[in-house]
Amino acid sequence: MNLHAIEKKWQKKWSESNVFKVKEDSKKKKYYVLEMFPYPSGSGLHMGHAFNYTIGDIYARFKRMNGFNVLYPMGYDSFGLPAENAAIKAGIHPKDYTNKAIANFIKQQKSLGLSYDWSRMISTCTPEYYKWNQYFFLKFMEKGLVYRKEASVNWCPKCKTVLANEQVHNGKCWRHKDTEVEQKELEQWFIKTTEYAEELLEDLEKIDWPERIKVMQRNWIGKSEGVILKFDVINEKGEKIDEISTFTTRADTVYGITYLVLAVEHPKVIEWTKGTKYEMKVKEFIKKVKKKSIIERTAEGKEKNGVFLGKYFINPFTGDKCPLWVADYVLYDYGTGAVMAVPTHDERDFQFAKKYDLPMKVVITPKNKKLKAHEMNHAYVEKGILINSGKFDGMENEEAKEKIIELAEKKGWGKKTITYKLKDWLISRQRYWGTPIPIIKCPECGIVPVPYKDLPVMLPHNVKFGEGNPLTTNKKFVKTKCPKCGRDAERETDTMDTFFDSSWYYLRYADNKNDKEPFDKKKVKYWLPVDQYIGGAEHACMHLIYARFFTKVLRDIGFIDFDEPFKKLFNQGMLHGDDGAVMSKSRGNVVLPEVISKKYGIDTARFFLISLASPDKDLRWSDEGIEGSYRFIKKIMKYFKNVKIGKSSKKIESKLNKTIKLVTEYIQEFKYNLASIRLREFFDSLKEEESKETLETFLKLLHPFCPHITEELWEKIGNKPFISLASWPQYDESKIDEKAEACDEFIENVRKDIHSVKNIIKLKKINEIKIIVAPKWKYVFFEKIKKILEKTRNVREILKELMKTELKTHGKEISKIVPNLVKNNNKIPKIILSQKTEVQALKENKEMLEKEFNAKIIIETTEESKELKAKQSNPNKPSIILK
RNA sequence: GUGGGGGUGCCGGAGCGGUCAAACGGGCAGGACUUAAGAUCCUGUGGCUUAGUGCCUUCGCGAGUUCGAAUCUCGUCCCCCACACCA
Repeated sequence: MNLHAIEKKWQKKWSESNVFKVKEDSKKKKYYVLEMFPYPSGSGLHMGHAFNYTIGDIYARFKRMNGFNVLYPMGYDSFGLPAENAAIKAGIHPKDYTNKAIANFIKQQKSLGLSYDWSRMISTCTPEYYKWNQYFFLKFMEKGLVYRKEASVNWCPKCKTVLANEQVHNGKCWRHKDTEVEQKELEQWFIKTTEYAEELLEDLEKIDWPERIKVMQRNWIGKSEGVILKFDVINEKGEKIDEISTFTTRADTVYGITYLVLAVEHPKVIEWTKGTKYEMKVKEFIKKVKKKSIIERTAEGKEKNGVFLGKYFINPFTGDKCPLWVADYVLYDYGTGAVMAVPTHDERDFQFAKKYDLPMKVVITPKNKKLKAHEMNHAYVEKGILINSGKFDGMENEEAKEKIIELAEKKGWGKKTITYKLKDWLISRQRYWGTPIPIIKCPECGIVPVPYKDLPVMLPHNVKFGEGNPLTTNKKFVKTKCPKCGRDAERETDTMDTFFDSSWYYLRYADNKNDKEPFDKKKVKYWLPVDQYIGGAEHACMHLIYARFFTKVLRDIGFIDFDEPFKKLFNQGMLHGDDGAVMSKSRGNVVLPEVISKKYGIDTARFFLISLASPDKDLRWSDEGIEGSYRFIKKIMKYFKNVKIGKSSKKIESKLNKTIKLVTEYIQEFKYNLASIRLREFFDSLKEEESKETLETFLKLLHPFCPHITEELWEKIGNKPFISLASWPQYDESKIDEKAEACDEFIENVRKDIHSVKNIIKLKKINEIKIIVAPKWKYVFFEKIKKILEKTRNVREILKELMKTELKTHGKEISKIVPNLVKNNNKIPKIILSQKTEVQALKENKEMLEKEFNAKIIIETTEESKELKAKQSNPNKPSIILK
């Protein structure tokens, strides 16, 4: 039977027998393995996807065999722009496009042999799912976490919709790397993710995630502790006309403030200049700045521009009067949108001050040097001692910072504050293929939430694609009655960001068919949280933040009782094509699993993918490389065809137990590549006759990687299906016999030596092989060393110990060997066999060697070193003479 | 610029203080089998040597710690990835 047929056979059997279907079982420990669910793209999946899912499948199978009740589901993130765009292009309705794509995905995934519980499948574009998006939206609203606000928002001209901050990468749309995001003033729906900023940050400590993802999230949340300072704004005559606040983390530099800058978006900029001679210039400046793209405006190191506002403020610490400016380097949506400037101790302020010739005042200086403002080329940002700072002079700046904040708070000039870079989540989208936001706009009552009983708000099928938001083109959808007053009203036509869908899907798997509630709390309590999550790093600051946020909110409104959705996270590497670039349809370097499966079998492909490299690293597909795995699989098939079931040797038992130990550890730690090597090694040592147990264990160890052929062979050696449900082998430490393995290694060395001797003297045919095992005393010597080695591996100590022993009789030899030992200390073997053991091992393997070399073997032992032609210094090797 | 990860033989990639001239795979070379090819199996694959011992040079480059470094420390160069005027 060919490999392809075997795959089909077992995939069918698994499916028919519902092997991977699970339900809650309080007697069994659960384990939840989850891969980030895919967006079902029309182009189907390639080997890169196969690699992802294989990583999870191996883990799920491993845990299942280890007795866990394993939840391993699959679903589809099926709302989203690509479907809508593809639909527009090809003239198909997004729904049809998506459903077709999903059907194709399922077919492909099944043929990879993935052990999903398909009965739990979900698709986010179905009303059965998105109903609960709407439900949660309303719950969030009740909790006060949803609001509508006009704001400057990110707009992608290609997507024709607004985007959340997380979806803007380097000023460009996350879907269109070539499209600059524009800023538009629009009224939009937001979710208060910022309310959970602190917890999102703190709880990173609780979870077992790759450090780099945690770092990325920490940076994204961007906590900084500082103080908000309030300044009196005065006009040219010195009369107080207003106040302005700034945020700073460097309260220690307040005596060095020489001016203050506002962001161009700051409303005070217009307010203060209105009707003054500065108005024109300021307006012109704002216009010019707003024209620029985000990148142009915010890239670090860009030249800074600004305009004087004609107003001043008083620095309460010094009483100084300083000018107010507007500048393009100040971010409106961070802190207060205004910055106190200390040119001598902030590089940006320094550059700005130099350019516009603003005053500078040094307030911190290194201990051994006096800084002078006019001599500086850069701002001084290191630690130092305060000067020119009134009563704080001479204080270390870190200490001064605390004291100054105290003073500011006491005097009412400022307040200790924490700010975050994290912004609220903008969730409304002006596109069709998403969850309708369940809101009705009534001219009388205003914004009215759709009552729970009216959910779901169905996404209408008939809309016109093209200009603007397609939902507005369906009058039947838009026109409705106000649930409060019953008058004519209109529906919200914005849909939700699809990241809303993916923020809770992992909960729905626990109870995917529930139509009364989003999920049964008891079921979720049993299965959740996810024990092992698997996915790429690209979601570090998007999905992985939203999902964590969602979890915390659901906990607070009483749906769940845990804090973090994903206890452990594994980031797999990216699969690259033969050309070295990331495998993708657009690159044209994709390898299709079905093609490989036909030629080599999918087990071969799976084994190849995981043996290439550690799965957390990027790897490169190679058409040649897979041949090696193919050979291995074929060898296994052939071996099982011919193997005699009988008894296994002690040596094999030892190896087997060691292999169990190692492979188990390797899989546990996602070191699949090392597991594959160990399996190969072990397989190579199998003999023509082995015990059933040995063979079974080997198949079990191989099963997570190659599920199909192992099922087949499992059956072939007389077992009932399914190996998928068999229990993982346990190793017996006492059966691991290092000595037996050392013997094996010894024989292997002898074999290699015979080969090299044969090569060197270029003997084609050998009649006789004489193996002379070294003199006895050396073994005595090594026995001693061995004893010492048990105590220490430190060479110096070994030597010390050796001096104490009574090896005087062999003083000469020792004097030769010991320096050698010291020089090549790496040559100290871990296990030293005795002469007797070696001879015994040789005798046992005599027949095998004779057969291989087709020669007679003579084994000799000797007490005399002379006979060995003197030079030999490594007594751990026998001498070999060929005839 | 900041943070994270890397640089290993012809190639992919293990190893992360001693059994390291470096796992495992690929490639290449030689041999066995075969009429031949393929498949399969065996051997070799840094250099010099050579009755197997041994010696030299190698894990980006330079220095150091150690009896001993691919592995630890410092410096340096290069590559990748993320963040990017966050006050």
